[in-house]
Amino acid sequence: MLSSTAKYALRAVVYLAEHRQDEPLQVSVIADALGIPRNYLSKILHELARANVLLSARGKGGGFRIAATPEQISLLAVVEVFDQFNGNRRCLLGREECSDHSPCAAHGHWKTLSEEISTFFRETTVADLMGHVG
Amino acid sequence: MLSSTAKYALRAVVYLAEHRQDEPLQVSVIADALGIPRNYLSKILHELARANVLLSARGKGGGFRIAATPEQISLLAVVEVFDQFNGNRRCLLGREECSDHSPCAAHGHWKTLSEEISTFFRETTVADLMGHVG
DNA sequence: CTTAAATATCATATTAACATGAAAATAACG
DNA sequence: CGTTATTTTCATGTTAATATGATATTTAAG
Repeated sequence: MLSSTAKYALRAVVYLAEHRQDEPLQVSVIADALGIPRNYLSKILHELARANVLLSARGKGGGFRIAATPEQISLLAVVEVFDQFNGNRRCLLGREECSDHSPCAAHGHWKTLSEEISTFFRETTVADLMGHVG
Repeated sequence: MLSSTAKYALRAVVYLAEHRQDEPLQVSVIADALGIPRNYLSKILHELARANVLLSARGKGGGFRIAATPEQISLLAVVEVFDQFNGNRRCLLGREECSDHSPCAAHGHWKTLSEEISTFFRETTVADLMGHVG
């Protein structure tokens, strides 16, 4: 369902959300706590900062913080930085012909389901994952 | 959602289902019709035959046929040959702790959704995709 | 100004998915 | 038996995701 990069990102964001927000957390701390390769996580967190999901501070005393409250950060906001969640859900097989105006028997059911998946990621927030991901 | 290998497999099985079953169809024919790399499709069809989704016949006049009626072949039967549809849907993040007995706030909703996805692949058949995949 | 602690960046390695090409095995049929 | 059409198998190539390692840049603080 999610790439391992997106899972790393989600787990790191939840981990950040579970800590006091008045001081930033360092990549090494998060990487050690979650068992994620340090430099790889570094790049991931940097991308999340560029996407305004996190705030980064360089230099001594620096690190990462979440850029909003856990309730305000949807899973989609985190995941879409890494995984394409675009319209390729139109058809299960990714084909143009199997569109809404010429649906196969499975099309309607699949469309409903894929919309539910989208809704889940759009409406579930980081706060909903807190407490059980560390 | 599906690997491109699994999509190739599904499209090929649907294509086979749409043709007369009394004579086998050759890899080249299917590959040309669907724009799938020939030798790659060859390997895919071979694996489907080993999984008893297709029947294969070597030599002159050989090729592939579906091993049951389109109504009897679930999408799961085709897809599970290539993509792992196992219990990693338990938790969105693939973690053990986030299990049923100690759920996070998102767990119940995610579980429902992932069960719906499983049901879709288990109960939708090749017959439901016919007519719009060629 | 210097040092230490941190992120940012770049180059490279590893792995798995996807793909290609060629040779071997099989089967039908004259 | 020999030819031809086919799957099967094996060896290799390509690409993207994942990961590692080294260096540059930034900042706080003494």
